Amino acid sequence: MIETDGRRLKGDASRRLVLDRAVDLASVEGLDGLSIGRLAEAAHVSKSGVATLFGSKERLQLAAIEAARLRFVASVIEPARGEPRGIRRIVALLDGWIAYSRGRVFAGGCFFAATTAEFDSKPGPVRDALAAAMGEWNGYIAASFGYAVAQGEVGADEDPEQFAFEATALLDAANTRSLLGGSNLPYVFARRALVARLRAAGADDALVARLAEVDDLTA
Amino acid sequence: MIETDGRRLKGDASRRLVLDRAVDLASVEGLDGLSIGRLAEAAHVSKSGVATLFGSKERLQLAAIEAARLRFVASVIEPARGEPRGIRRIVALLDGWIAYSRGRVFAGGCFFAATTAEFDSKPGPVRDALAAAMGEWNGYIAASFGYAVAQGEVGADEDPEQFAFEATALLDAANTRSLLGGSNLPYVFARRALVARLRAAGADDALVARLAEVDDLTA
DNA sequence: ATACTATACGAACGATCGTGCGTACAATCA
DNA sequence: TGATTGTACGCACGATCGTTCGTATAGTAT
Repeated sequence: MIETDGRRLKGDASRRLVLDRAVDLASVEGLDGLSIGRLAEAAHVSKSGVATLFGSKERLQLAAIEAARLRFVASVIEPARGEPRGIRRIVALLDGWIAYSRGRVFAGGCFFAATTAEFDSKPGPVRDALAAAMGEWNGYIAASFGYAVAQGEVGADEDPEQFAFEATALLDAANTRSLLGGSNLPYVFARRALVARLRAAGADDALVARLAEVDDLTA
Repeated sequence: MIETDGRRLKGDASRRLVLDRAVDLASVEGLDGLSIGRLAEAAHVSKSGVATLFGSKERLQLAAIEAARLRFVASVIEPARGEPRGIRRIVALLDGWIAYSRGRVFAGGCFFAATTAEFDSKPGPVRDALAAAMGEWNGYIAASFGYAVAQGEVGADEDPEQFAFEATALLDAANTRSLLGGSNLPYVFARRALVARLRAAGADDALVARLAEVDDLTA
């Protein structure tokens, strides 16, 4: 099911280009604050061109969420796939997420932290799409932790959903506090808490070593 | 320094009335999404009346932050003052915060969770005011935990700033996840994590009993 | 060759935004 | 009493919002 129509190929290329700017803009201004006019200016296309490519603002917002999801997967999920299932992959995911937030893969920090807080009280397709994306991420953490339980790398009484909640809570908090205060110290707090949490679960010290390496605060 | 000028008293009363609507609106729509026109309509005053009372939108936003701060203090901080410093007050604060978020003291969930995520990448007076308010809350948790350390209620090697980061991270996550998914389960996750964290710090089981009472999921 | 479709634009639409001006009224002050 | 101040309103301004229409162009399909 690959596209061969030259018109659609051109349109897809334009959409990708526009969305690349849109996700960065939305991570700062929000999905509502993202206006078609300013997006068009930033992407060097006409305002009506953006309207043609996406049809409506809501469709643009949904497309931006999908584009952000792809960027997130490429930045955090894919690299962690190199690690074997279980604790090792968990550590890679958590470490990768901190790098993703610290490195401002999106201009305004984590795209999903910014937009879920914006839409969590606004029912509709946009909120549903964000909830689905967050559920995917949370579920991936829980499933990975589930492997660690099954492989005996952590205590058998550990609840993967409980762990996923705690881990993502710490990561999200590090993201927001760092942005708000212009400091990298929150990432250190998050690392310490995650290391302690994994060790309390019974994880091997050597396996959480990557997380234990504290960030460089001067960078 | 109390006000006796009848004109200013009337103005203050009007401001309080408008701000009461403003903080609820902003907790849903955000401080930027909060428009003067719709706020005026919701508060049953004229648009230019709101403009007269606050001067500019930014001044309105700053006033809304202060009004939200007062509502938060009355809802979470003041009730906890009844408990003695240390673990007991910590438990009261955490329990009170969960009730504050669950009870939707602000229409759109925690006002500060919504607005800090909105402004964490937008430098200016509004972000500064939000950062100050969040710093106050975080600092109050840290200070309370510091008393617990000094009183020997938890391990002497515990870092109050580290604990405050973790506790607020769990609370904020419960707030956002509950709003996003329309479920109370996140509050249960947060309670479990907070109980485990306090016990790991060496807190007495009986003192964290209030937090250990799991929320009613059907409510 | 003809009809159709998808991109891309300029132009304009009605709606809403934040803000300023003029005015009216009541409270305070000289 | 007269001047000033703070609240409150109607009104209108310029700007920007999302959207629509008409048109031009290029690729596809019959």
